[in-house]
Amino acid sequence: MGEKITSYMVAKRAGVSQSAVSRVFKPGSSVSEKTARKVRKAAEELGYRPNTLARAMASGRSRIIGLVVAYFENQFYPEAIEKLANTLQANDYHVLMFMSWDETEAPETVINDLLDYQVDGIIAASVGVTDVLTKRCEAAGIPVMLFNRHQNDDKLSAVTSDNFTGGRKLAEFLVRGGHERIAHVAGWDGASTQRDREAGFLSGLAAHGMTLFARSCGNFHRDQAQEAARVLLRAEERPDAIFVSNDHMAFAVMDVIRSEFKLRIPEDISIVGYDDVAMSEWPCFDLTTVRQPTNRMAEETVRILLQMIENEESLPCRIALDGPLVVRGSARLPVDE
Amino acid sequence: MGEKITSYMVAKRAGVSQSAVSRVFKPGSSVSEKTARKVRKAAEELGYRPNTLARAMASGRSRIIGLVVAYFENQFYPEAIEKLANTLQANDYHVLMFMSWDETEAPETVINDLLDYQVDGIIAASVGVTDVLTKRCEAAGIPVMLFNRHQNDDKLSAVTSDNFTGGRKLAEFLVRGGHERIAHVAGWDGASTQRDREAGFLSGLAAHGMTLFARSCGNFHRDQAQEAARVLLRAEERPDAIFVSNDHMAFAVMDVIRSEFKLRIPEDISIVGYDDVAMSEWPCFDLTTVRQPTNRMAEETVRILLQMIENEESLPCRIALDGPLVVRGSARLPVDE
DNA sequence: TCATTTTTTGCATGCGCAGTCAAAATGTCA
DNA sequence: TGACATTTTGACTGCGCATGCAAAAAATGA
Repeated sequence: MGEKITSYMVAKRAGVSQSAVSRVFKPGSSVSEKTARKVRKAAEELGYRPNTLARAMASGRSRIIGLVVAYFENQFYPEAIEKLANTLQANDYHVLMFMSWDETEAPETVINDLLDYQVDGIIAASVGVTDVLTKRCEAAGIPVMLFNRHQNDDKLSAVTSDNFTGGRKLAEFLVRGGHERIAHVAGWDGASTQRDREAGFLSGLAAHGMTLFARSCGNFHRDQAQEAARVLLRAEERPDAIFVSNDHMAFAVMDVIRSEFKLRIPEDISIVGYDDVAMSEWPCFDLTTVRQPTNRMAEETVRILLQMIENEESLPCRIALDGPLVVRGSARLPVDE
Repeated sequence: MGEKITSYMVAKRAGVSQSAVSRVFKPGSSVSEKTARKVRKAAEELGYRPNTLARAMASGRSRIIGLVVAYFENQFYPEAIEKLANTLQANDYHVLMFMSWDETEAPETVINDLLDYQVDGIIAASVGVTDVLTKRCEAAGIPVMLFNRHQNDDKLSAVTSDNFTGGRKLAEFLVRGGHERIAHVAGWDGASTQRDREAGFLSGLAAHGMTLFARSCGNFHRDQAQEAARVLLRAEERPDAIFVSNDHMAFAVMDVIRSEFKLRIPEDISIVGYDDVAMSEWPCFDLTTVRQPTNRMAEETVRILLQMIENEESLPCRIALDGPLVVRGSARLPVDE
C-alpha cells in the first residue's frame, strides 16, 4: 500500500518510454493514438496519476493560486471565495489559502509564504493589501489580481463592481424616497470600495442639490459600525436615512436602531447597504442594497489572472462590473411611481 | 527581475557546498555556527528563499494540507476554516482548498485532485464525506481528519464537540423552562452531528419522562428549515419550543415564526440552536445555543493531524470537546432559580 | 603530542516529470 | 520503388533541493 506509481512504471508496463507517458498526460502533445491507448491502459491498471508537484518542478508552473484573505466576518468574503475557488478548480488550478490574520506581522510573512510556494498567481481579497505585496510579486514576476478593490498603481489589474455608480443609485433612491436627512456610516477610508461608494453617493446627492446630513465611520467592523450608529442616533436631530457602506455593517446598524433605540425600519429611518450578501434577503433584515455580481466578478478575476499567467506581457486591466439596485423593505420607497 | 535564486547560487557566494545551504535552512541539521552565518549572509544579500515545491519533491513532504469543504452558507464553516488555516499556518503548513461543490461528481474528482497534489494530510469538514475518500486516502497512506463529524469506521480520527451532551443540555434547559410541547427541526440524518445532537436531546427529554412533541427535517439547509418550521407551526397544536439542529437553520426558523406567523420569541415559542456562530449573539437573534469550541477544535484537529503525519503509526483517535450552553433570550428561562 | 571520538562538510544521487533534440517510423508523391 | 516531408519516439538532461555516505575538520582525552 501507499507505493508511488511513477511514469517510469507506466512506461515499462506499456512498453514505451517515460517521455511517451508524460506526453499522453499533457494535452496538446504529439502522440499517436496507438501509444496513447497503450499508455492509458497501463496507467489505468497501475492506478497512475501524474504527480502535480513534480510537474510543477519540471515545468515551472505550479497551477496553484495564492488567495489572500483577511476576515471572514463579512459574509461577502466567504461567498466570494467559494466562487473563486470553484472557478479556479474548473480551470484546473487550485487555491492555496493565506490568511493574513495578524495585520502587523502578516505582510512580510504572508508574502514570503506565497513566494515560497511558487504560486502561479495571486488573488488579493484582503482589505489590507499593502504596496509591499504588489511590489515584491511584481519583482518575482507573479501576476496579482485585486478582487473587490483597486489601487492607484495602474499596473495592477483589478476587478470590482462599479461602486461609484452603485453609490449613486442608492443616493438617487433615497432622494426619490423623500428623505431629507441622509447620513452615511462609512467603512475604512483606506479601501477603494469605501471611497468609490461614498463618492458615487455624494455625487448622487449633489445631483439633487443635497449634501450629507451626517457621517460616521465604522471601518467595516461590526462593533465600530454599531458605535457609529449610536453617534448618529444620539444626535439632537436624527437622520431619516442611512447609507451604510456594506451589508455587514448595515446589519449592525439595524440592530442598534431596533434593539437600542426602539425605532422602526423603515418607518422611522431607512437603511440601505451594499453587497447583497445572502443574509440581506432574510426577512429579519430585508435590506435594500446594491448587488455585487460575485459570480461574474469571480469569473472575470480568474479569466484575467489566467490570461496574465499564460501571456507574460498582457496588459493590466481594471474591470468594474455593474450591479443592480435590489429594492427591499428596509428603506422607504419612492412615492412618485 | 524575476530570476530564481537557487541554493547553488547562495552556496557559491558563501563559499560552501549546496548541501550546507540546504542544511542551514533545515532546522535541526548539523551545521556549525560559522557556516550558518556565512550562508545566511549570502542568502540575505541574494534574497534567497528555499523553494517549497522543490523541497516537497526531494523530501516527499509537501507541507500542504488538503481542506475539503462543501458549503459556506452555514457561517460555522467559514469560522472554522479561518481557525484551521491560521493554526496550520502557525505550524508551517498551508491549506489547499477543495470545494466539493457538485455533490455527485465531486467525490472522485476532488479525491484525485487531492492525491495529485501530494498533500501531507487531509481535513474533511464537508458534510458529504464519503467512504470513498477515506478508503483511497488510506490506501495512499495519507492521514485524514474528520472535523465536526465522525464515521462508524473507527480507524478514522475525528474531532467534534460533544454533541450528545450538548443536545442533552438543551433538553434539560427547555424542560426546566417549563416547556411542554418540545419539537425538533432536524438536520441531515446522514450527519453524525445530527444523530448525536438529537440522541442527546431525546435522552435529556427522557430523563424527565418526556418525548418529542413533533419532528421535522431541514437537512441543514435554510429553505428546507423554513419549510420544516411551517409544517410545525401549521399544525393544530403548536410546539412551545423548538430545538433546531444548528444555528444556521435556527435563524431560518426564527424568521418564519416572526415574519410569517407573527409570533413572538420567546413569549409564544422558544427557540434553541447549536453552534453559537457569531450571528447568534446579534440582538436580532439573541439565540440560546450550545457553543462549539471552534478554537480548540481547530487546535486539536491540527495537533492530531500533524502527529499522524510525523508518526506513521500513531493510533486513530476521536475527540469530543465539551461546549457550554450559552443562554440568551430566544428561549424562556427556567423559573425555579 | 598523537590517537580517538565527535562534529561538520562536500559529493553524489534521486525525487517525478517536462521538454529538447536527433533518430526512427510513417506518410506522400512522382 | 525511391526521395522527401511529416509525424512520432526515446535518450537525456535539468528543475531545486534533501539526504546517505564517506572524507575532512574539530574537539577530546591521555
